[in-house]
Amino acid sequence: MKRARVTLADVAALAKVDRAVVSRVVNNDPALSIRPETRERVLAAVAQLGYRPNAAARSLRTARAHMFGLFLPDFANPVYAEIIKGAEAAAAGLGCVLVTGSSTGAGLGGYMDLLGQGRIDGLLLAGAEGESELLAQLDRMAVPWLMLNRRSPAVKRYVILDDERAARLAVEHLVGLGHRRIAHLAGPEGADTALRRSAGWRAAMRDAGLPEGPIVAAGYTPAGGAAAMAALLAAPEPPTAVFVANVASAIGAMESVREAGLDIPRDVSMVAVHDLDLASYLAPPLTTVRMPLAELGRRGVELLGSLKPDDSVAEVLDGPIELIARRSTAPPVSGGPGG
Amino acid sequence: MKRARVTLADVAALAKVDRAVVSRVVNNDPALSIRPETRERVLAAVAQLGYRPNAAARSLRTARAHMFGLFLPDFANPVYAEIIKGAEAAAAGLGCVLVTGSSTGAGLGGYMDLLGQGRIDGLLLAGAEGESELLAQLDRMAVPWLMLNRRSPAVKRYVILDDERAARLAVEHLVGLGHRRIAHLAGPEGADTALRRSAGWRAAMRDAGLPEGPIVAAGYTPAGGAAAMAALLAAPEPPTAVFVANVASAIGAMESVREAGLDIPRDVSMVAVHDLDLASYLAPPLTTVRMPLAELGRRGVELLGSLKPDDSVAEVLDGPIELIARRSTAPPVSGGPGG
DNA sequence: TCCTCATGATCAATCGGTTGAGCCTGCACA
DNA sequence: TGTGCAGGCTCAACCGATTGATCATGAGGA
Repeated sequence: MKRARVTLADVAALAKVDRAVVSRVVNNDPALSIRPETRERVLAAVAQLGYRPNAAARSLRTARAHMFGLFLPDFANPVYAEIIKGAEAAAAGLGCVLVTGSSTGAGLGGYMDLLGQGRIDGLLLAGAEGESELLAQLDRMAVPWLMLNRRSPAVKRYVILDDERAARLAVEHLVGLGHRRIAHLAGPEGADTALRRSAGWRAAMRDAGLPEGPIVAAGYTPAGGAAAMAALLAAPEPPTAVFVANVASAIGAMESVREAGLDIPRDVSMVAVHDLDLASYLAPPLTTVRMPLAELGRRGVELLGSLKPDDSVAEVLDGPIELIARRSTAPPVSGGPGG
Repeated sequence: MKRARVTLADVAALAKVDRAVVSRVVNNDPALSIRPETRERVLAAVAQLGYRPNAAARSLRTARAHMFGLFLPDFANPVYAEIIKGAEAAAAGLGCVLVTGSSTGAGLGGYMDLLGQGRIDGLLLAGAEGESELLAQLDRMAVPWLMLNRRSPAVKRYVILDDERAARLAVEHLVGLGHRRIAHLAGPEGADTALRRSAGWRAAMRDAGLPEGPIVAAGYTPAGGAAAMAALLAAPEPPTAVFVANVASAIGAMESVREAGLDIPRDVSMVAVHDLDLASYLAPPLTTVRMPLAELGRRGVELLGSLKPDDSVAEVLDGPIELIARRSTAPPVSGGPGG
């Protein structure tokens, strides 16, 4: 399928017009009017030759790459898949492509250098870690960027989900079922999302007039969840329900419950944040809080495309957050677990 | 962090040399020698101004984008996360960036058009579906491409994993444990990987002198796996072991086993292809076959970078394939399930 | 008949690097 | 003293599209 490179000049020659005309037709340039029959001739030539503009030349001239980037720490995490979906759709709506890359591994630093100047119109960063090095890199690039679902004193542009509201929803569900001893398996200490979810749990407990139950840092990993849950179950008066900061640690926590010879939800109810497909395949299917992740990606791209160079943004995404009740939550059996 | 655009000319002016010299220093051009002290001066100027070459200009002139693309159908599938990892590393080794995008959704077609000419040096396609439309698009692009782990009559360049060997390994493990009635939950009918895995199962059964057990198409989804497994268990003489084409359908299959009141591995042993993290968190942890997925991504980029325009490639990746034994497989209880 | 003006098309500079060709300079050799 | 040659730089064309400035044409008005 060898196909010679077709340029503007080829199209212009075939249509017997100047290259400028072709360019204006192709871009629907409103500044200059083109006679309809000329336009037809040009479009016919474009179609006949299969002309497609050279992106590099266009970018060079216009200083716009028509490309946004989204960097994330871990492609294996399905949370990001949702975000990517929304961001891609939004980019396509702006006539741009979204490219994703991982912000870890061989070093985001070198990777960003490769991106060079003029290759990307804006960068979305999701769940970034290794902040100082990362931010230094970003400053060296003349590229606008934005953090997704992460605040930080050093960051002036971010969009976050309402993790606090999500946490309240989870806790209110448990309270509604009759639970009073509701523990919390928190995310990594210091992680922004983790802090917000913990704050929501605390607020909801207070609002319900319940004593703040035990809170244990579990990280965002199965191993962390397993250890934290084991610790909770070993306490003299274990909780009848747990609000877990994410699904990964909930998986570990479920394992600990099983290993203790207890049953979910009979002995312990469990809710976690983010309604991943995975949640419905666990045993038992896990009750979760669904967050507007795709919306987060969409909004991120939208902002990147419209912000002025020095604008700052601090937005809490106002999307639907809902509790997806599955079989991991049920009213407490009086007497609690261990009985 | 406003920072004026720095160009070659700025660096040249500061270092008091021609732009050509700067270019040659920056690119380590071997064709022309530069005096060491001149080189020093240039590098100092580059550092002082924070110069970084404009990617668009360079691409325009050299007709190389230093960028490879990897398109995949589903970011939520952890199989691809591994492939991405390998591909990114290989690209970095070639001084290129890897960008990924999804091949489904709003339409790969429009998306590829956006990529335009000259933005990508080569494309890797993983698990592509919607073949005819896709291939038509690709033909319209003057971009070399390669399929990962998928053969097709219409495709002249691909690298595949040795799925057949993986399947044999799985079956041999079950045979080694003493199983004789080994069923197979196959992938989607017509899918290339599914066919190869089924072929491997068949060959291994034959080699072991066993009658070919029942085979049911289960797709690559939990729902498909659940349905297929339920069907198998309803048979008069159910299998004591199942080789499942992938982890997703194994998850569904496990659920069906549970719902039938049976136990894994006591009543049914189960092995699936691809050693995802997830596998070790299932209940019970799932025995899997680990395939060199990162290697596949790595090799794909490597080939893209080195192939001549009309070369074709049909390569079976020769990487390590190993069985990861977990708790979902055990010797059969004599008498089989249902007893 | 001449001038004005809108319309529709062309000209040519420009974006920022890359690279083959050509130009100095000084040294070696006859 | 003249020639040859190589090392080290500079010149300038070029990649392909965009876009402000300019030009040609014909219609409408005085």
